[in-house]
Amino acid sequence: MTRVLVVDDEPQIRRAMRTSLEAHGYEVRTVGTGEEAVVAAAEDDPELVLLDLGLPDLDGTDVIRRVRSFSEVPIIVLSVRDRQADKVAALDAGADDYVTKPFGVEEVLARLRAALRRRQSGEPSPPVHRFGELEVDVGRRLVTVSGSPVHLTKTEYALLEAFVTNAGKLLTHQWLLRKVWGHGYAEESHYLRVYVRSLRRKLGDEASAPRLILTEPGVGYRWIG
Amino acid sequence: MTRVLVVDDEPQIRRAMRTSLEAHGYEVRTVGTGEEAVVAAAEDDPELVLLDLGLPDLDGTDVIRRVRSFSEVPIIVLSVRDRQADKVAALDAGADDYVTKPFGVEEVLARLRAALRRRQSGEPSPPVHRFGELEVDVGRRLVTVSGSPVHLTKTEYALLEAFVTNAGKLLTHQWLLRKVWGHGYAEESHYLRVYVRSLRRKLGDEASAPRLILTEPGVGYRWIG
DNA sequence: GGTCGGCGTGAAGAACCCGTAGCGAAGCCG
DNA sequence: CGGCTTCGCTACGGGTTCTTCACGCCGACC
Repeated sequence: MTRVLVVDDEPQIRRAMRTSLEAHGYEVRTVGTGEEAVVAAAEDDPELVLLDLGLPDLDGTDVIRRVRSFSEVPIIVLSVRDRQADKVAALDAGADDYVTKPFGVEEVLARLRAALRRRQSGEPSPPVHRFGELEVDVGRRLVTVSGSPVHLTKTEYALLEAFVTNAGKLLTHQWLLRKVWGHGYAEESHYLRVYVRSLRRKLGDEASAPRLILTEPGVGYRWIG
Repeated sequence: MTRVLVVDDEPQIRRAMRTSLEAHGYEVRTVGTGEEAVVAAAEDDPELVLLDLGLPDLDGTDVIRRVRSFSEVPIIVLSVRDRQADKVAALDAGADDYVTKPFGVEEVLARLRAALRRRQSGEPSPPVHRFGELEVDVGRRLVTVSGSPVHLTKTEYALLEAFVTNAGKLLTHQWLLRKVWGHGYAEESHYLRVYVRSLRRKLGDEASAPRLILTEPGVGYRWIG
């Protein structure tokens, strides 16, 4: 469950926020002062902060800065102030968004979803293919065998990537040639022989007893992880 | 240099945007239709998109969805529509922020900074990178070898920073050239040769037995800490 | 058993790319 | 204005990769 910290000095608004957010499946903690907000952000480690700027004890930008000193949690600022200078100050202090009152609940929920979506999409796990001692990191374009990097040329790597991203499938000569060399090379299947050979050598595979690249005579090749 | 894609159907606004953004050091590309926007986002790979919703050809949320199908680039929506339903639709389609016209330039710039900051803080890389005797302090723009500072020119430093903040990854010629020289230099890979040479000399690396910058022939370079 | 096509293998020339030195131009300082 | 630094750009030698060829092997088919 997603934890949201709501900071507002008016109990009435805190209650309204809590009701709306909980109705949409969020777990809510509310506090009424800036000091409490900093403490709650630290010990609760919420996944999002909704911060009202009209706090009695601390200036809003100070709250943002102090939270930012230890956390990257998304902060959405709610405020009655519509002056441009206020928005710039809050955003540059580290806020992620600035919504001016009066606002609709739906808008705040949408901005909240946008902020949370950004956060989690920040780290899409890079596809690393693993086959025994062989690792192919497509994101870094890095290939290792038993932990030590293997140097592949441009063409060798393109061919390997075509294989590992289509593991198990039968890849015809035509298809591979087009994928690696481009259109107009569909007939040059001897290129494949040369580069499959090169890959097998560098990756420690042998044609007579293949563990990685299987020859399908007359048709193509198949990657058997 | 940070590349921003501005999408607006009114030439006057496009010009104004370009002027403001370029004055703040951004590299700007402008387009006038939704179709162009999707194409430009794909081939230009900008670091941020400013999208006006009143486009003649496509619905704004469609533009957002189509860009989102291949890219996570931050999208800030500008619109005359202040209705809550419009904001919710745009944000849920994948927009990162929604600003209602009329808006101030300073506010847009602040929201732009906030979006870019979020972007890069996704990977909390330590401010000081260490590789044996080499230290690169990205925050202070300071480089030392064995404790003594090394003087790097602007271009040399930009290149080094691109390397150390992407250690391990294979960086293509195109990517490096765009990052350091800006876009429009994607073909000038001889610049890279010259500046990689310069870096290697100042950092005590040699091309024949590289400990820092590895050449990947025909593709690019790789920082191997 | 012989022939033939497809595949694996090694090697060599061609094409391409990189490292390196250096020159003129532009910008920056006093 | 004059020296210095930095940048853009070119040229050339050397190294790597790509392409191409030749040969041996194996299975299929006649």
